[in-house]
Amino acid sequence: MKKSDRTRQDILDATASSLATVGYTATTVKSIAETIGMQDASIYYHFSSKDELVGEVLDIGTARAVTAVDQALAELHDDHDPREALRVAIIAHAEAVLGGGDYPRANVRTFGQLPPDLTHRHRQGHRNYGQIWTRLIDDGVESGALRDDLNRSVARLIIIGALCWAIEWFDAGEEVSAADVGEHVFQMVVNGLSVDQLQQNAVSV
Amino acid sequence: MKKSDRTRQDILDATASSLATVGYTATTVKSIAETIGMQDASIYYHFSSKDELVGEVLDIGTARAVTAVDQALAELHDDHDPREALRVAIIAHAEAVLGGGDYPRANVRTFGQLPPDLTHRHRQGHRNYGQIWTRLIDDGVESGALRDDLNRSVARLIIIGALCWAIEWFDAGEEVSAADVGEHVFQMVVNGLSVDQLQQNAVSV
DNA sequence: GATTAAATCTAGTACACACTAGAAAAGTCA
DNA sequence: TGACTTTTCTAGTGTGTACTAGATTTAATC
Repeated sequence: MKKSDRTRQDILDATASSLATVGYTATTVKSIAETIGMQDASIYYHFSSKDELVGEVLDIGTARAVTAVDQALAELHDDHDPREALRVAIIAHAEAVLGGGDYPRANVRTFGQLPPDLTHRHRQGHRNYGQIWTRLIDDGVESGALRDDLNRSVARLIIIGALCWAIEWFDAGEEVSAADVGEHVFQMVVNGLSVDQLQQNAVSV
Repeated sequence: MKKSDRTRQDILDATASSLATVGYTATTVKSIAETIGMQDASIYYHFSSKDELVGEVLDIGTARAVTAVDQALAELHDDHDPREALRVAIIAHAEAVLGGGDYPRANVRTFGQLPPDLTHRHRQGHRNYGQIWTRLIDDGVESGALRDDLNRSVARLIIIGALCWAIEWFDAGEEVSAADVGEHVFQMVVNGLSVDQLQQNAVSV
């Protein structure tokens, strides 16, 4: 029993790493098997198909991202500014997806490359994740901290998009850290959403 | 001669459409041929390989995006505010990539899915495109219109990223137009970069 | 140490893919 | 019409992929 669990974990780890670096198509069952020193057929003792394996990796990835953001939000004071909540969430997301492990990276990296079945399978997970951000923005708008003349859904997707796309250019070796990227997104996007800004630059969209 | 040119154009169009909707891997030579009512082998009379064909589509896509942004900037007054230039460029990009034809869409959609050869081939094109934005941001910072405490390169990539990722969720059928998305990105991101904002929310990164 | 179960391997199948060679058809122009 | 060129088709090849069946080895249990 123990042996099986360990091998299973090795397979998941190797798959996550491969998905995060080369994407879905270039992640072959054979390459996964080679990474952990097995024959490709042996993978099928642990997983019934490539997509079941990939699906499990993506499930773990979303779970970890949600946990990271939830945990960061839980550490806030009860009377926090809604903007501070957004800042904490943005930085937590950036660190999970850019600086974190292979699992959340695999999620973002393979977004848009997956076969329809897998895309559909994870739609609910993405929706749940989106709701965290919907709530953060709603809180901000309703408390008066964020401007209300913009489409909230569009605003949410722009924030998440700026963060997700960062995986395409972010280089962990450079002097800019994952948290730095998050801080930049916050500085740019959230200060643009604030009511103070709105009063100065009144524009209707 | 004329027949060949027309067929060649049909192949390019079908490829652009396929790349923009289903991505690189799902775009097969056979599916392209079927779209225009040909046998897959006939494609090779016009193009020597799938990747040469895809490469040409992507070349056209970048050229069109560059042209769209350049043209929009050219229509500005000589004494325009640097923020207005950024706004015009952002909206032009959004319209080209979201509302425009299949060619620019194909570019963004397949980003990160391409085989290394094709990625390398287009690196220069992307760099040239990035320089347009670098100049816009530099102009804004040096004229004092945009804050200078943020990493300009990171800021540029965040703006482009927010726009590019929109292709993953933007739905042309909904009530939000491509220009609306651009306007939202501008409102959120650029107002966050402005000096007025900085004076109120002084933060060092 | 023998027996059973778990885990992996060897050796394949079937299929989709990019791509090729040469025949056939379609178009061009005297 | 007939000779020629351009374009497309038929019929394949080779390769890489996910996946399967059954033998073989490794590990656990009595």
